[in-house]
Amino acid sequence: MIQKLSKVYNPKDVENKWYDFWLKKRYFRATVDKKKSPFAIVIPPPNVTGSLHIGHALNNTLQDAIIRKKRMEGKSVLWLPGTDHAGIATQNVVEKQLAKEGLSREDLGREKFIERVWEWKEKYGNTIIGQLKSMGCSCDWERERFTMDKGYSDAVKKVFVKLYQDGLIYKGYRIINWCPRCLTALSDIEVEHEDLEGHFWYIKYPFKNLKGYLTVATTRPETMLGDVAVAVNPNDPRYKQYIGEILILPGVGREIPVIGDDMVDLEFGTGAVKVTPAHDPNDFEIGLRHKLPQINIFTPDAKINKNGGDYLGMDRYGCREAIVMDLEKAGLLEKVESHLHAVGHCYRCHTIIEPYLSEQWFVKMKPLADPAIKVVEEGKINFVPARWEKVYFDWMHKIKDWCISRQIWWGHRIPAWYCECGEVVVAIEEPTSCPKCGSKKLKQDTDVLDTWFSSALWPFATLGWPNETEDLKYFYPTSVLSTARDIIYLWVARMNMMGLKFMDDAPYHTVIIHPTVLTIDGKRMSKSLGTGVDPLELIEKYGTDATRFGLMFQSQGQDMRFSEEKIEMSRNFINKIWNASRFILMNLDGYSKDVNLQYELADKWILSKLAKLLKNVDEAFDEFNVSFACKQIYDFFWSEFCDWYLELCKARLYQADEKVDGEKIRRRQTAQYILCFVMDSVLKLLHPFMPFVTEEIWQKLPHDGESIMIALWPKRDESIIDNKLEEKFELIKAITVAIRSIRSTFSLPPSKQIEVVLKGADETKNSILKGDFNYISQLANISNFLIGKDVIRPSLSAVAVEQGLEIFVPLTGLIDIDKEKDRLSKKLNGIEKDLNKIQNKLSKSEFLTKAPEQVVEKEKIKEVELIDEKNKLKTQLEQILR
RNA sequence: GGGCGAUUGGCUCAGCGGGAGAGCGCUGCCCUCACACGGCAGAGGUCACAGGUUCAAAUCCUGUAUCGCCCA
Repeated sequence: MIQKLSKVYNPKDVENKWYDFWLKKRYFRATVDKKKSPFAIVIPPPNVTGSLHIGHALNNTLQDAIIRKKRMEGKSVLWLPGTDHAGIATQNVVEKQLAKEGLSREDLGREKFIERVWEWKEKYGNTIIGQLKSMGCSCDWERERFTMDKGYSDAVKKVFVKLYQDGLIYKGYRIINWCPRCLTALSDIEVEHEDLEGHFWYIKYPFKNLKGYLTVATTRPETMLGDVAVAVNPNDPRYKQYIGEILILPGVGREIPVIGDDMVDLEFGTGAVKVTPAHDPNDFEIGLRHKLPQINIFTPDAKINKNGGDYLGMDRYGCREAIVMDLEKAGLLEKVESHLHAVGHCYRCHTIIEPYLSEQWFVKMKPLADPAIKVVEEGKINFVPARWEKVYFDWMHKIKDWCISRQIWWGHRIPAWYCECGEVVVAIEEPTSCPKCGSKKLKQDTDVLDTWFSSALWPFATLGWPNETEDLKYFYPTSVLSTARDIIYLWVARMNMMGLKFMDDAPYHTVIIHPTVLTIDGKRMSKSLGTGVDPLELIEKYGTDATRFGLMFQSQGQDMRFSEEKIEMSRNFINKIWNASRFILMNLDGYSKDVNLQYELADKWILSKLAKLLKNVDEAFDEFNVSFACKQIYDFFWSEFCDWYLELCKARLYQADEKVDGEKIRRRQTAQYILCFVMDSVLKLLHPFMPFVTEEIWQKLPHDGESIMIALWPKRDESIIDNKLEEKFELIKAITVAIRSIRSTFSLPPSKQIEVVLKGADETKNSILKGDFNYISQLANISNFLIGKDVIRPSLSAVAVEQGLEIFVPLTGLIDIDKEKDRLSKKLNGIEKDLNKIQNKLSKSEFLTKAPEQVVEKEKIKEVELIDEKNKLKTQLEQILR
């Protein structure tokens, strides 16, 4: 039975061993089992280009904890993993690789390039999956999916065609967000706004037929090359008489009209705005209303095109400088002001976005958004924390159509074919001939779909949709989704819409928004700034379990400032668990689970505490408050189980070695049993957080079953909770601490045995203490004690007052009057402060009449106790001073 | 400009209507036969500020300040 454990837990010795064991046993594999209720999570698919960062680590250990707990509760659990093809990001990575060989994707051509991306994916695309495994994630790897899988691609096509047929996808000529570096359109939410210090240039536009000029203010003077009008508010007394006049566009010479439009803000700038329909979304709208031409002045990479006259070929910022200089020379620059404004950047490469006029595919959002709003309103989908609902609603209520076409090669190619006759065919299968003219000359759209279009289908496409698979029928809707707040719009909202549209049901009932991990000084973690923390380094340094537990322990609020100290704390905690187990294993001689148990106070106390813990941990999990679950297990294990119960067991475990004695053996065996029982329970509670060390220890301790991973979650039984009994034990603890405090004050070495005299008027307390004084003796190393109502204070003794009892420790020759005076005065001060507060309360008649009876009663009892303690302390102090 | 969140001991954070808590750090003692990644005993806070509600406010409401995030 005795197994030797090393003095310090070494994670490296065990982690791989158990992960391989679990894989071999196929414990992670989900099964469709109609007798059980399903519980499913689809992993937020990380980019194939990605490597594990601390946000992934937190999110995935969180999911693993939930999944492992549900699995132990006997649910049929599926955690479905996979990766996202991440169109732009992946294409960027492979293009960079090609650039090193001096090649561009155009050099290779579309087909060859895509082959290269697949090669890259096969070679490097599994990095993050491997890292998830090393985090201990219990995903069903046999069901791993990729958004470019054959089956998944079919689902994407099917969705596109269906939405097109339903009139929810259309092609339109619009201003979109264009990344001049990625050379593709982006959706509105893929643009990140950043406040930048810019300028307001006030430019004079001379009238053609009148004297003078109109001054317009702009932040982007270079776009004036595309100006086709100047707009003023028709209600603006300053300008309304100019409506219909013609201006000469400086530098270009084009004649442009002054128009009146309600959209113009009188307060903003000069109240007259230049209108550039091809380069500003508002101007585009104005242009449509007034039937103005659209003059595009940029090439796709944001250089001036032939419409820019003399400025041809300049890049947009070079052109800005040149134009400003020219205006100044011409005396047409009135003034320049500095101006802070939000500038859109590409979320993939951080290049400044260009509003660009082009033909793109769009999804009509309102009809899809409405039902997705409703399910959250009705509580069919709940956000945790709930306030994220509001963020969701805000966006959903003012939703705009979604630009889904991307001018890149890596992704799901849009299933639309164009015939030479002008016919557009949208179909799942490539058409062989044009249904209208019969021509065989059909060309497929060259664009691919936004990656988020395909990931919106993740909860059902991964389960086999459009086929009615067993998985789909059993596991959809899934249960929980856990993700970061910055993809509520990008992903969560769209999954809700697509789930409702194609499955007629919300994809999950709970959306957990985990905190964003920040640096210790509250900054965003960023690879480029070097402020990131690499979870793999943490694992290397502290072990996987400590990293997981530390992350989850501190995962509270909407931001969490990551501190390595918490990981260190977790490692220490794990070491504590390890050593407590080691202690138990060293003392299991004669262990039997069929022992005739005889519980004593400490046993009942720890079982009551454990029962409370089980209840609290279950409740914390129900609210997905894993941090609170961690905290409670930590406190129970360290401050109650180890500090008190385990210490008290020592005497019971050691004494039976002395001689054979039935009573003693029974006490020892009961202790062994409870130690193992509590340890077993705690290991199970901890397993979702720290899977490896719990498995390692559990396998060594007496146990039922082949793995803790599939062991049954401890059943909670609140009938075991006994508050009265806990109070008794608290009395023992309080007296113990008071005696230890005296020991500490007078520097009595732990090895020195002392005598204690207890004087208490309460016979109930006295008898509790008499009954279990051996506990106190053990913990405070006491040789003799005397207890009673009328005992006499030994001369030259230190004193403490606790719970109405006077504690005397004889200290012949050792007593230091000053120290003793200080200690007692301090205690007396505290008591007097508390007493004042309470008496203040009790003196108010409103309190006595309006506060609940129990509250008043409690205060009254407390008052009596405090007065008693105060008097005793006072008397003792006077005696010392005498 | 609109919205959300944070503000509690030196640091990081719990607590969210009835006696201010944890981890780390700090002080003193202890290598006591599970653990120094440890044990025991301590020090340390007018819970950002100003009003209000309440018998009672760190906790609820209003406002202010500072910091952070999101949307326009």
